[in-house]
Amino acid sequence: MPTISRTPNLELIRRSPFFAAAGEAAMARLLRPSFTQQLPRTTILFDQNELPDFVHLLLAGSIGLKAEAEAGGETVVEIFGPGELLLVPAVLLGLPYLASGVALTDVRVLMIPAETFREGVAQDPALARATIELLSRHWRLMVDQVVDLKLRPAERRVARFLARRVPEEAGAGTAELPEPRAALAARRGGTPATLSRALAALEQQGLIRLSARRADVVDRARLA
Amino acid sequence: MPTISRTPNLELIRRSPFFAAAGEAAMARLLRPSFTQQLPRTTILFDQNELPDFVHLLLAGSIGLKAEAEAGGETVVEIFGPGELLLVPAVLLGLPYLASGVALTDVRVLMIPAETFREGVAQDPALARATIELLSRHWRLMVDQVVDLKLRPAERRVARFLARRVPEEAGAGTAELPEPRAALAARRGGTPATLSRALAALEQQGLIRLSARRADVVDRARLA
DNA sequence: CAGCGGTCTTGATATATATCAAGCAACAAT
DNA sequence: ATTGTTGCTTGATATATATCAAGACCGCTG
Repeated sequence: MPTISRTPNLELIRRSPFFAAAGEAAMARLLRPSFTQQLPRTTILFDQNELPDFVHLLLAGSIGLKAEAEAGGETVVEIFGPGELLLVPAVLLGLPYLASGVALTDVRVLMIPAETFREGVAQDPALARATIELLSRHWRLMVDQVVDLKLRPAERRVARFLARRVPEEAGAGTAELPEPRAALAARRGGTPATLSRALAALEQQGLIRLSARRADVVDRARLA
Repeated sequence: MPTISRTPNLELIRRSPFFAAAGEAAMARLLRPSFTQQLPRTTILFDQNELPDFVHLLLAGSIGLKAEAEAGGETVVEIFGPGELLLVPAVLLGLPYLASGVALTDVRVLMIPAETFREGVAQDPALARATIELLSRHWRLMVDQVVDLKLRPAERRVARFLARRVPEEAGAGTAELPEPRAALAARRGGTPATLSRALAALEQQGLIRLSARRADVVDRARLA
């Protein structure tokens, strides 16, 4: 069922933030033992509490980090889009994953063996530098989320999310929303019901126009 | 008023997670242009939205990352204790701080010039490796916090916090609480009122014994 | 195209925690 | 030791959002 290919999508990989920073030689080093997979939505790429075998470079689609707590609840800690590498901290610290990686859409991923990645980072300064940049960026995204959760009401959180999802730097644009509403809501610290209400409120205010899997944004700056 | 000393506390520094990982030579490299400061509680070490001049190694006391949102609220994103290095992501990415660093108690910090740190990390593999470990660890702490905020009720959050604050691995122990209650509460995503209530509830259940600046924990495992 | 199953939306109600206010406790200054 | 200030605690009330339930919508399959 999953499609396995040894012909990686070179341009996509080259343009990912990680490999753009690491450079061609470092990229070639990691690609040699790696392979690409096409996986359907809901696939679990890695399990919370398990030890990592691979680092995954997301080439297309969305992956959610789903975490469970001991009392049985489940949430989405982060949603990664194309070009993102995950989950570097668990691989490099040799610790279990803190969350499962779940495909929120059909996804294409490059699977880099964990040991290859660890050796590469330890031996190649370009890979070390790219890893430091990636980890720094990801930490700052988490900080931003914590501030969001603690200080902003649900509607403001949703508005900011849409602003960031619009590819255009300014003015009107379109935020594609291919992920399940439940995942989008959980990432924002809420429920699907609250997400629906927030989206409806923003539409009522004339800031967006909603359809099933997208939101047309009238002016990005007014949502930020 | 602040005490500046060029005689660093070598053993404290050596035993910090970062320098324990980086080793003696790397440590010597960073220490050469650095200096130590003793600062009173409420001192602002660095400002949200400013660019970094230093990396701070906390030698004693607590520092809170305080963030403000545009609508005027303020919260505490993280509290760092002795041995922690901050704020590496802003320094290495050359970006403004996402939060201010505020002394929650009197603190002693080692100030490492940002440029020295950047050069060190770029040129010394031991420093790069230590940085990667630190960033990975800090990211996982943020993930843990997001899960806490999203899945656990306030009392559970406080209980887990106390369990982690107890230095003893198991059994009875004491959690010192020198920081202002408002900061402790904000880090946990709540208000001082809710923190008080949670602490009182845990005491009522016989899990802790409270005094002004400490909580005696009966059995750490029952709080975790 | 029709039917089915899963997801999403919406109205009503419940709830965990914030807010408000006042008193108490701790700390600093004299 | 006393006084004043700041921080903390506690009771009452308010509120943002969760929960529950039912209908609408969307996507997939035959």
